[in-house]
Amino acid sequence: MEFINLSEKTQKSITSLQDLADLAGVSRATASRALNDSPLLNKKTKERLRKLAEKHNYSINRRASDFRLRRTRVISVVFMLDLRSDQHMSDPFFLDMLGSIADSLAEHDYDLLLTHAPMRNVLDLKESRVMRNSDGVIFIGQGEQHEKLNELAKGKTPIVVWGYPIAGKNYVVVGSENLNGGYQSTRHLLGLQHRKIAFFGNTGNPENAARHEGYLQALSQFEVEADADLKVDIPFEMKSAREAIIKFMASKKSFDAVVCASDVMALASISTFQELGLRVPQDVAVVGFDDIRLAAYSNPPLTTVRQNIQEAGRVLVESVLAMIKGEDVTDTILPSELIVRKSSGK
Amino acid sequence: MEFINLSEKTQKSITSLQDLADLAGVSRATASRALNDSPLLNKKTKERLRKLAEKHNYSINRRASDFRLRRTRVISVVFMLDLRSDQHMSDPFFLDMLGSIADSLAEHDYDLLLTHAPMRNVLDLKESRVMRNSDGVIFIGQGEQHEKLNELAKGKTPIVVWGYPIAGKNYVVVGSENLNGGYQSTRHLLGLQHRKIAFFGNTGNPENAARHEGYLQALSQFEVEADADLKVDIPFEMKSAREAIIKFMASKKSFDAVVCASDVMALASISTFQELGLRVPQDVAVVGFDDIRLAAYSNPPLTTVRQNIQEAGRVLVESVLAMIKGEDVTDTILPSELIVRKSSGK
DNA sequence: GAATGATTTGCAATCGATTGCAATAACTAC
DNA sequence: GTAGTTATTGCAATCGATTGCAAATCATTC
Repeated sequence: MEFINLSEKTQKSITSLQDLADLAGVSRATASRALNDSPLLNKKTKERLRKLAEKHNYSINRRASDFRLRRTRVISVVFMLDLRSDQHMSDPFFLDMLGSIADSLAEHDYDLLLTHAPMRNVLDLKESRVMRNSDGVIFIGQGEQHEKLNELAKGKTPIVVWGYPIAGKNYVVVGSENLNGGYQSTRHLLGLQHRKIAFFGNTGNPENAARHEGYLQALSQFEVEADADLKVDIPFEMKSAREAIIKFMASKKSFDAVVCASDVMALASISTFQELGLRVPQDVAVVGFDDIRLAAYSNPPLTTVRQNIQEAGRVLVESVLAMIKGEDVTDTILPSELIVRKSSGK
Repeated sequence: MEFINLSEKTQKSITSLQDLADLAGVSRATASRALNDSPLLNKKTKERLRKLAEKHNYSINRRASDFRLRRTRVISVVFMLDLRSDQHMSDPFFLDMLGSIADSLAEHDYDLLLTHAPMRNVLDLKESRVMRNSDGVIFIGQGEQHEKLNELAKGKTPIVVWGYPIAGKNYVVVGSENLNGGYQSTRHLLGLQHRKIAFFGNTGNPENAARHEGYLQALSQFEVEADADLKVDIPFEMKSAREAIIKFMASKKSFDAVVCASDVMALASISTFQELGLRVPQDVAVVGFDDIRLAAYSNPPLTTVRQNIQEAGRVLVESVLAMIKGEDVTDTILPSELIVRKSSGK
């Protein structure tokens, strides 16, 4: 009989706390406390159970535990895409951001639930999986839905938004120095003696609006009057962007430089300018925003404003997690930095 | 007393099946069957309970249900990044792929767990969250870890890989016509009278090896002898790619065209060539692979091989889900298409 | 009206953990 | 040795669903 018991023991794999407890001759409760490092438990017992668990390659079933504790250890990430222009998630900036968030979440042993369907109304999320099956939500961008985000943030699920801190908001914001970024890039162009500087971007979006504000401040500092015709609403999606740029060019409005709201937009602009026979930077200088990896390898290499994406992801994650713990969390504004390359230089 | 009951009724929100059952005056079991459309149940009862649930905005707690049924309704997506070259997930191709997979999974009501830490050894995943807490895994790329993937695929968790079907594999593969893609692009260059065509890419990776094979077939068809010196191992990451290209150029090996294993690599090549004073396509024609969105907007616009990413995501997802259901799943090879643009033309 | 069979519904165990409270064991001091 | 503490451990309820089996209801037929 003995050998049968033995073989059974070695064969049966440890799949639950009960198995482990049986094997160790203790109760399930004790096993649970051991693996959770409860201070109630005797150190020796703890150690013994831990070793046993390790030996049998057992670890607590995360889902059962989460279920019991009524938490999910999941954070949803929602990309707020621009609807009008059918903006696609393929903007490399988004992927870098996502990667950075994924890294930080993994460090904290949280899972990431990805949602990227463009939404006409974020309030539709209210009773959705996104809100119900995650402990917190990170929105990438505010789009033009600030009010609705504000409403959504009234719920119990913590919400952190990558974007611009609008007065009166009741969600937590993490963002770059958008205003300063717009200011720096414009100032840089002004320093190069450009005076007819256009702004490409949709200012319905608070981040872009701030960048535009920085652009205006720089102009005013150099006593250049802002020309409303040089503020052009360019969609995010490249094909539509190209069309919008061609339309703008058809207006024959004269300009010698462009501040773009994103690198992808800047690259689309450069490509379109070149197609139309303009040289960059000789005829038009261009600066972007984001410093996506490709920016350094475009032709010409793109002058742009670098956002600290690694840090952004870290702070976004730490902010939601802190909110989940019930802590008070304040907004964070990360520094942005002008990276000068050839697209704006000599 | 009555009004108290009433107010309690309206106040208490329905959060579990028990609540709903109590409210309807049936058992929890009946409520469960109603919402799961069990054929056992009377239609009227079903309808009544469904309406009640809807009215109170209640739906079954997914996590409790999954827990009971011992499933996760989560699919892990693992990006197999090239380690040597520190390839970064920011390749837009990956993001498009991820978006497409996310869409398909959402349609099937599955969650997506993202993992993108570069792994020296995928076998490390064996006992990890990735395998334990998901019903199936999608790998993007095989890297150079075919053997290990094969080993991993012996486990119970279904695995589908985006890549190239290697003989003797025991995982399911979904991929593009890599060989044909390499063939088409090389043939195109040959048709333009190029004869000294280089191949940029790391052929340790099966997909790239297939693209290279297509390149060789085209050369041989045109009776051009393949020159081993023109097969250059370029890393994925742009900065290292640039260095490798500069090193190759320093060898003074003469060439008039390049077939690249990816668009990002092609863009880095073009940028480096231009930096070194070569004109594209006049001095060197370049073709890429993937047709990322930016390819059409580079300078010059990039000739490339388009992969059907939407379809790829759909098939990857449907393949894992079918495997989870226990069905027999075969490999899928999706068509790829040469897109001719200026970087290879006149 | 009773017997038979077909429909519906309910009981209660179960998935794998956590934890308040009670019970026991181990010390301490007198 | 006993009473009073304190340190450990176990009991059993619980989280929110699902489902095999038994019980109850209904319809049908003689």
